[in-house]
Amino acid sequence: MSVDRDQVLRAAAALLSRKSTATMDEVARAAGIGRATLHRHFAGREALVRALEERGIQEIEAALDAARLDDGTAEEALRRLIAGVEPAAGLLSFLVTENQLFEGEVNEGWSRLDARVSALFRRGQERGEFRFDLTPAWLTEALYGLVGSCAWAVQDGRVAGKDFQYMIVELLLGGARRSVEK
Amino acid sequence: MSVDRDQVLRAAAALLSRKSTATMDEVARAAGIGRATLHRHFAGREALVRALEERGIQEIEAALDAARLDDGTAEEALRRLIAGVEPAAGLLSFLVTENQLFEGEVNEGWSRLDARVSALFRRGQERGEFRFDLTPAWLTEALYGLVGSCAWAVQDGRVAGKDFQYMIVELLLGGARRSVEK
Amino acid sequence: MSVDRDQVLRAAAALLSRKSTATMDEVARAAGIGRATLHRHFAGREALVRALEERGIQEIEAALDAARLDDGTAEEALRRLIAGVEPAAGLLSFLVTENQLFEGEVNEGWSRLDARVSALFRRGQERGEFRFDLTPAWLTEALYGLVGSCAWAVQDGRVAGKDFQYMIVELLLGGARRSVEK
Amino acid sequence: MSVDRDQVLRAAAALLSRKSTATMDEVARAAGIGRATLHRHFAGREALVRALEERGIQEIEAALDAARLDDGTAEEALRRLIAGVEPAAGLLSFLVTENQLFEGEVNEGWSRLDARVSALFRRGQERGEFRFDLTPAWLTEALYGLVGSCAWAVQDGRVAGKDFQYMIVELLLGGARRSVEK
DNA sequence: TATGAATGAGTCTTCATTCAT
DNA sequence: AATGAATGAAGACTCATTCAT
Repeated sequence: MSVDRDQVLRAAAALLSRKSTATMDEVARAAGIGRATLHRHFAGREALVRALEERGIQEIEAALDAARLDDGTAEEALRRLIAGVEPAAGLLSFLVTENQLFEGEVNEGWSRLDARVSALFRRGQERGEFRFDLTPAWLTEALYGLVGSCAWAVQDGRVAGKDFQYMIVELLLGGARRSVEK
Repeated sequence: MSVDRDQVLRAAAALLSRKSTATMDEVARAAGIGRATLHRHFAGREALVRALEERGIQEIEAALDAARLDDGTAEEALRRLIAGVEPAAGLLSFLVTENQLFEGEVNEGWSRLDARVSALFRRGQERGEFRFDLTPAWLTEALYGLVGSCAWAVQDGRVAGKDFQYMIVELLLGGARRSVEK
Repeated sequence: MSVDRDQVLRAAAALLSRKSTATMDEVARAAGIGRATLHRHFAGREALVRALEERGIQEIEAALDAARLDDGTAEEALRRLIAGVEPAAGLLSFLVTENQLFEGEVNEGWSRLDARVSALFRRGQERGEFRFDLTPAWLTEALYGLVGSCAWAVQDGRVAGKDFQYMIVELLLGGARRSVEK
Repeated sequence: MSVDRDQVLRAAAALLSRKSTATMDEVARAAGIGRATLHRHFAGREALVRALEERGIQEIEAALDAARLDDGTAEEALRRLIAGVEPAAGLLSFLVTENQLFEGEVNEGWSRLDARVSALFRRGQERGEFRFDLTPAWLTEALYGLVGSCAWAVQDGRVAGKDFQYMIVELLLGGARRSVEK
């Protein structure tokens, strides 16, 4: 019976998002296959992580596509983006941490993502929606940080999961400072 | 020549903040001492991390004290807080990630920190400075996420270090959405 | 090629009986397998010793069964017992020494063995074969001591191996004092 | 304040008799001195054990002297011997086990002891007190085995300490087989 | 002389990876 | 193609021993 590579990746993503130190054995067991089979599909641990990265990036890119970042106001686009990214929050958090460890060069996919998200913020600036002093690059990093950190907080039950999107969107859009018009 | 425990902790913090997977050997070498000596000072890897945690918490608490969170507006206090926390940003990031791994109970020091930071946001709400829909607990987590993520981004040279404080403060205070009065 | 757990135990028993301080590496090499494989079969050094204990106890119990301790005179039974126990003398010696080190609770198998050997001595007393002033418990300990000590002496070539059984049996049965009727 | 070498040896003997795996640190602490001081007095662990051996042998030789092995019947001499050896039983047991580990040549003192004890048994044979088929060398080994094993059994509370001498003497002299004249 | 501090050598143990079926 | 078994490389940890005061 042929093992579904995608199914394995899903299981690995689910496990590693929760426990980033899980061993290859644990991943294999979680995927319902043997250790050696896992290695047949992914040349090694790093290869597995790279595959997860690839997959994660694709997933996020799909979310970017679905969010139609160029449509309507930047605010609306940002709301759609965060809503679409939420399901991948745990994986994203894992990958960002993991990337921090890799000494080698970084998957170029990230640059592509960064560019698109940055472009959204830039569009917002150009439209007069967003401030100019907070650079798009900064905001992009901030978005990653917020998504990752909050994913963990939700996982550990320190904050309610249902507020995940709302919180991040509102913080990014409106900040903690009460704006005058509200 | 007697090894200064604090000096070892400083070296360990510096190294682990940069490379969280550093070996005990590497930590020892970074501290300029032998492997065994490191073990004489800290019973094991976990003990070392716990000590770093203790130290990190104390450092941050000192920053909280120095920031006089109860003085003046909440905004001013938040600015002072973030300025004071900056030097510990890398360590904080490491510890948060590490904490994610610990299955056992969490150092109660974190609760104390959380409580004080949350109190600041709450004070801001009560003073009418901050919105009510973003809960203090959420904002505290967000603060951690922003500090940690941006520390990494600065470390990797993706964003300029000099903007660290400004960025976080402004995002938290004003958000990306341009407020009307600006 | 699948490693036979029992074969590993045999090799370990042979080695440790001779050199109780043998390394896990040495045990592995003696068994013709790699370090890690040894750990796959036995969770750790203590686990290995425990397994040897289990095996040793079983072996000795089998010897007790084969000796039919309840048949014939106690003397005959004791002769059969010692003959049957001889092959395990080295292992027994190792285990007794090792047990001396364990702080934790002792394998209950030993109590079972003690009980059966003691019962033999008691039966001898009841039959009028053995003196009453030497308690069965003492005699059991003495038996262990004699078997272990003599196993070492034989191993080191201080005494001739062929006399092993004879010596112990005669000492236990007749003692050093010449009895009148001889 | 000058450290009393003999006092250190006494403490080491007491500790190691009880826990043969005690570390040099533990020995030092038990002797009330620092680690380094212990090394100043004994070049290394082996040297310490050798010194204990020396001391133990001397102690036992003194017991042999005090027992006046050549006086009276061999039986009387044996009784005196065992009574005199009892205090050193634990140490003797430790040393015998330790000797089993040493690969190098054995302290010649043991040969001297063996010779004297063997001589006693031989004298008993020549006097017609002891059987001829149990060789003096065997009996000497047996004596060690009994003393050591029973010392442990007493230490662990498996047998009553007060019967120690009586048991060994009676077993060696009379054996478990009821002699006719009793 | 006595000592706490420092350390290298050695052991156990884990884990990613390869091999034989 | 899939797998359990086997394994070497690598890391944590201990302990006898040396060093500086």
